[in-house]
Amino acid sequence: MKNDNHLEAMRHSLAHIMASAVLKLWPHAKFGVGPTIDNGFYYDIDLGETTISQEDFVNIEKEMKVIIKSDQPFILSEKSIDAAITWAKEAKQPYKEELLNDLKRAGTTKVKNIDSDELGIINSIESKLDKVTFYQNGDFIDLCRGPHLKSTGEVGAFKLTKIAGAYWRGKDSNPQMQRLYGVAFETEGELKDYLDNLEDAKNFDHRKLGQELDLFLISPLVGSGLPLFTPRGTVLRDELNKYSQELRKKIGYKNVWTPHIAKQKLYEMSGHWEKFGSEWLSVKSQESHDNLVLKPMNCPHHQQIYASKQRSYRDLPIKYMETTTDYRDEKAGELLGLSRVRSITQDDSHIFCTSEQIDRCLSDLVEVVREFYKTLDMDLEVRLSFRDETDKYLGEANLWTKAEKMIKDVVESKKLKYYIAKGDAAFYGPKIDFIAKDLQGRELQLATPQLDFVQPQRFGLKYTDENGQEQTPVMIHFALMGSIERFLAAYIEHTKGKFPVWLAPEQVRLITVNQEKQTLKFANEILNKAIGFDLRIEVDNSNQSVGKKIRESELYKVPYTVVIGEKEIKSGKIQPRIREDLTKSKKETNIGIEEFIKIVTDESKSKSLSSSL
RNA sequence: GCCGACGUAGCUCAGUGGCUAGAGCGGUGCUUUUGUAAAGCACGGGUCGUGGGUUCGAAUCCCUCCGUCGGCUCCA
Repeated sequence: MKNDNHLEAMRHSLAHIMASAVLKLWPHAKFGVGPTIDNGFYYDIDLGETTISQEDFVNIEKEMKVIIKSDQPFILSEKSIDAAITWAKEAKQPYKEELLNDLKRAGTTKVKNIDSDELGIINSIESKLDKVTFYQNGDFIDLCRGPHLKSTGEVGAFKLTKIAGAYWRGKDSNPQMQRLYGVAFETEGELKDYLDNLEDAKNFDHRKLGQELDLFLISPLVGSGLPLFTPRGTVLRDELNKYSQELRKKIGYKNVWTPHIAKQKLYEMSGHWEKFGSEWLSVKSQESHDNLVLKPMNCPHHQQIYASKQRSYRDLPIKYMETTTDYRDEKAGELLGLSRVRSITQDDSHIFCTSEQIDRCLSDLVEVVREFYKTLDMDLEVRLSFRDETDKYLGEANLWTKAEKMIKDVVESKKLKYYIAKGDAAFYGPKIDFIAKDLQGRELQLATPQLDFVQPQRFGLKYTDENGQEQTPVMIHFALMGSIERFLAAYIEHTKGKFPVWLAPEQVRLITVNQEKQTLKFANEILNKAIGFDLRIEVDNSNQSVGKKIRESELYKVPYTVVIGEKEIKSGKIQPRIREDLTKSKKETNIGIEEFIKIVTDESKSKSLSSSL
C-alpha cells in the first residue's frame, strides 16, 4: 500500500521532471521554487523575453514523458553552501543563488511565516545547516531538500493544468515569473476522478447557481464588482441579515445608521487613509472644502456616535450594529463573483468596553458565531490573525501582546480548534477569523471579531471610571457574516442552492392542473389562509403540462410543490411534494391546508434544516 | 495592476477567410385543459464584446480598449 509520503515524493519529483522538460525546450530558463501543493505541484519559471502559453503544454508533457520513460534515477548529493552558491552562479540560476544566500545568512528561505511553532522548528534545524542537498535526474540538477522517488519512471498519472503569473517570493515589487501548475495522482483512475470532480463542482459554483436560481447578476453597464440582487436573492439577503441582527440584539447590540459618504479627514484620523486611501472612491461636491469619499468601512462613524456624549463606566459596554454597504475600488483582477466585490454589505458592529469586559464580550461573540453557523450547518476553520515582525501595525507592542493573549485564551476556553497566522492581523489589532472554503478550496473569511486598542486612542474616545478618572475604551469590531455578498458566495455553494425553508426565496409553489375557474379559486383560498403567516407562496397557473410545471419548481429548488386540481378541491386536502434533501420518507402525505401552513410557518421560525412533514 | 485563457441570440453552445451566421432551451402567439421532472405548431430574437487594421472578402487573422474566468499581489 502506497502512502502519502510516496504521493508527496511523486508530486515533488514531477516538479523536477517538468523543470527538466522546460529546460530542454528553453535552455535559458531560470528557476524559482517548485513545491508540492494540494493535489499536485508547480514550478516558478522565468524565461526572460519569451513566455510559456497553454499551447506549449503538449510539448512540455511530451518531453516529460520521454524523461519518465527513460527512467532516470534521482541522485542525491551534498554541497557546502559556498560550493552551492558557486554552482548557482555558474549555472546562471540567479533565483537559486538568492535562496542559497538567504540559507547561508538566515538559515531559512522562508519569507512569510505561517505558523510560529513550525517556523521555530525549521529555524532550529536549518540555522545549523552548512550543507545543502541536490537532486539530479539526467542533466537536470536542482537544489532541493527532497524527498524524491528512486527514479523518474515511478511517477504516476499527471496533467499540466494551468499557467499563472507569480511574483518572485510573493512580492509585487519583484519580477514576475510564470508558475506552471500540474496535478498528479498514483493512478490514471484517481487523476480522472479528480478532474471529473472538479468539473462537477462547477455546477455548484455560486455564480452559476446565482443565474440559474435567479438570485443576482452583474450588469456590465452598472459595473464590475457591483452585483445586483433580484427579488429572490434579496430574500436571502434580508432573512440572513434579520437573523444576524437578531442574535446580536440578544447580547445588547442596538441599531445605528450612518451615511455612505464622509470626509477624508475622518479616515486620516482613524489611520485607514494612509494604509488604504489609494483604494477608495472619491466623491465630488459642488463646493467642497474637504475631500469626500464613499465610505470604505464603518468603524470611524460608529466611533463618532460614541464620542457624541460623555460616557460613564456604567454605560459600558456600548454596542452598535449596522448592516450597510461600503465601497472599495478593488483592482479588476481581484474581483471574483460575490466573494470579492466593490460594493460590500457588512453586517458590521462595534463594541466599546473597558479592558475588564473584553473577555466576556469576546466570549459572547464566539457563541453568536457558533449559533449562527450551527443553524446554517456550516463548519468553519478558526484562524487567529496576529501581527508579525513588520512595521505595518499601529499601537503599542505590549497592548498587542496582551490582546493576542486574550484572543487565544477565549478561543481555547471555547475549545475551538485553531491555527495562528502571523502577519494577517488588521493594522489596529489582532482578530479571530472564521473561514469557509469555496468549492475550489479558496478561503473565504466570514465572521470576524477584532480587538482594537488603536482607534479609540486616535479619536480620543473616553469614559469616566469609578474613581472619576478618564479612561480610553477598547473597541471590538465584529461582523457575523463578514459581508453578505461573500457569505452568500460560500453559502450558495455550501447548500448547492437547496436553501432551508426559512431561507428559501419561494417556500411553496402551487401548481394548477388546469385553468378552470374553480382551480384558481382554490389556489386563492390557500393564499388567503396563509395571510398573516409571512410565507412566500407563488402560484403557477400557466398553460403548461403539470409535468413541466413540476420540473420548473424542482429546478428552482422550491421546498414544497403542491399540485391542485379536482381531487384537492373535492377533499380540501393537499399532497405537498417535498424537495428531496428535506425529507427521508417518500411517503405521500395527505394534509389539510391549515395544518400545512402551520408546519411551514413553524419550520420558518425554528430555522429547521429538514421537513417535518 | 500583473501572467495566461476566453468573449457568437435572454441561457447553453455550434460555426477557423467565401452565399442572407445556426441549434436546443427560454420568450411571444395559436392549438391543447393537462395529475407529480420537458405537449404540438408557428413567430420573433444577433453591430458575432468595442474601436481600429490586414484582405477582393473577416465571427474567423493582427492591434487597442472593455468584460469574464484561472492564478499572483492585495484584502480595513
